[in-house]
Amino acid sequence: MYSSAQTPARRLIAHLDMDAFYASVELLRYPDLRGQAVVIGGGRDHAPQVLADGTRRYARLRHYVGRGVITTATYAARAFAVNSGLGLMKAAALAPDAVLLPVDFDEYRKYSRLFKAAVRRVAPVVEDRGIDEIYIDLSALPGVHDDGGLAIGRALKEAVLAATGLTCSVGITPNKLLSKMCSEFDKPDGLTLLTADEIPARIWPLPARKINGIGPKASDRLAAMGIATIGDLAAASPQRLLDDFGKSYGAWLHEAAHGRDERPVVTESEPKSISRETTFDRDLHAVRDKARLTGLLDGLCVELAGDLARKGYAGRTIGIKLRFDDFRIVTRDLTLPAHTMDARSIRRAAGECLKRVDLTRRLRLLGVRAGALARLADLVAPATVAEPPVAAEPAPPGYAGLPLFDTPRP
DNA sequence: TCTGGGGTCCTAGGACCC
DNA sequence: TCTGGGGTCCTAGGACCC
Repeated sequence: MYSSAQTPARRLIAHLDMDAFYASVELLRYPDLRGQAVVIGGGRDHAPQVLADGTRRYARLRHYVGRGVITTATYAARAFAVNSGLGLMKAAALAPDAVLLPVDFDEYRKYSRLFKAAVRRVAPVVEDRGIDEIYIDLSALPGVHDDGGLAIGRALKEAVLAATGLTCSVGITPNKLLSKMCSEFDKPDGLTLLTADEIPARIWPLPARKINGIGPKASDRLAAMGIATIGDLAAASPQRLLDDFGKSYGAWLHEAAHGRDERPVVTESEPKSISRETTFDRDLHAVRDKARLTGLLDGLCVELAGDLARKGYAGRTIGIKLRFDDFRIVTRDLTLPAHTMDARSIRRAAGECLKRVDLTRRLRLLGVRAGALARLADLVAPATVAEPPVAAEPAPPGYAGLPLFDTPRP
C-alpha cells in the first residue's frame, strides 16, 4: 500500500481473471479435448482411463451419479447452458455427452502460482483474490498513464500466456469495482479499458447484479423496488437506499452505482479462519448413522489439524457447521482458553458444540472450522499449543469413540 | 434426479467491565 | 442504589464471493 506522500493523483487498477481456469488447465493436459464440451467437478472416481493402446477414455456426464456440482465448464460446454454451480445430474440432462473430469486442485494451484509470478514480474503490486484472479495496482508503473494502461495490459496478458499457455481477461479502470466488471466485458482473452466518464454509457445499462457485492438477495430486493440496472440504482434516492438497506450497505450501493470505490489493492493478508467440510453421499441421521458420522467428524478434525500445522496456525475458536436435509445451516462455536492445532482438542470442542444442536433432522453436510487464528511463531507460550505435530493418523485408540451424536435433543 | 468446498465481512444481542 | 453510556468479547446467522 502507499503512504500518502506516494499516492498518485490518479489510480489505474487492473483486474485479471483467468479464462475458465480449471477447464483450461485440464485442456493443457488433455489437448485432444480442445473444442469439446468438458465440465470439471464431482469426486475422484471419474478420472480418464488410459487404455492398452495409449488412448484415453473419458467419463461422460450422462453416467454421473451423485451430488456434485460443476466447478468449471469449457466455453464449448457453456453453449449447452451448462455452467458453474449447476448440479452434475442436471447438467447431464442438458449435455449428456460432455466429458466429465475430476477436480485436481494441486494442478490448478501450480498454474495459479505460475500466472501470479508472471504478473508480478510485470507489475509487483498484486492482491490475491483466490486461485484464478487478482487485482493489480498499475498506478506507479512508468508510462502507464500515457495510454490508460493499454500497453501494460497487453504485457500482462502476454506474460501470463508465456508462463502458462493460458489466456486471461483483464479490465483496467480507476478502481477495483469497475475493473472487476470490465474484465468480464470481452471474455475470453479480453482486454477492456474504461475511464470514469464512460460510466453512464458502459456501466449504467448493466444489471445491478453485475456489481461485485450485489448478490441474489439484494438483487431481488432491488428488482422489487423497480431497480433493475446499475443506472436505475444510480438514479435512486440515496435516502431510500439508506432506509431500505441500512446505513452501511445503502450508502455503499449508491457509491458503487456511481462507480466510486477507493479500496486499496492489499498485497498482504492473514487468514481469519481455516475449515473443512464434507457433503455426504446420502443424508445421514444422528442416531441411525452415528458410527459413520462420528468417523467423518474424526476425519475432518484430523484434516483440519493437518491444515493448521501445514500452514503454521493455531485456532482458539473451534466451530462446527451442519447442513440439514432441508438445506438449513446451523453453526455453533466455542472459544477455548488457549490456541490449539491439536486434532483431539479440536475434536473435543466440536463435540461440545454438537451437544447444542437439535439433531432430529437428517444431515447432509458436516464441517469443522478453526477461527481466531494465531501464527504458531507468534504464540507466546508454546505450551498453549496442545500437542506438537499432529498425528496424521485417523484416530488414536480411545479417541474415535468419544461420545458424539447422542440421542437427538428435542 | 435440485444445489460443493473454502473463505470474508457484517449485524445483532447478551455478558461483562469500567 | 439507580441510571446510563461505552467498549470488548463471544456467539449465531446471513449475504456474498471464488
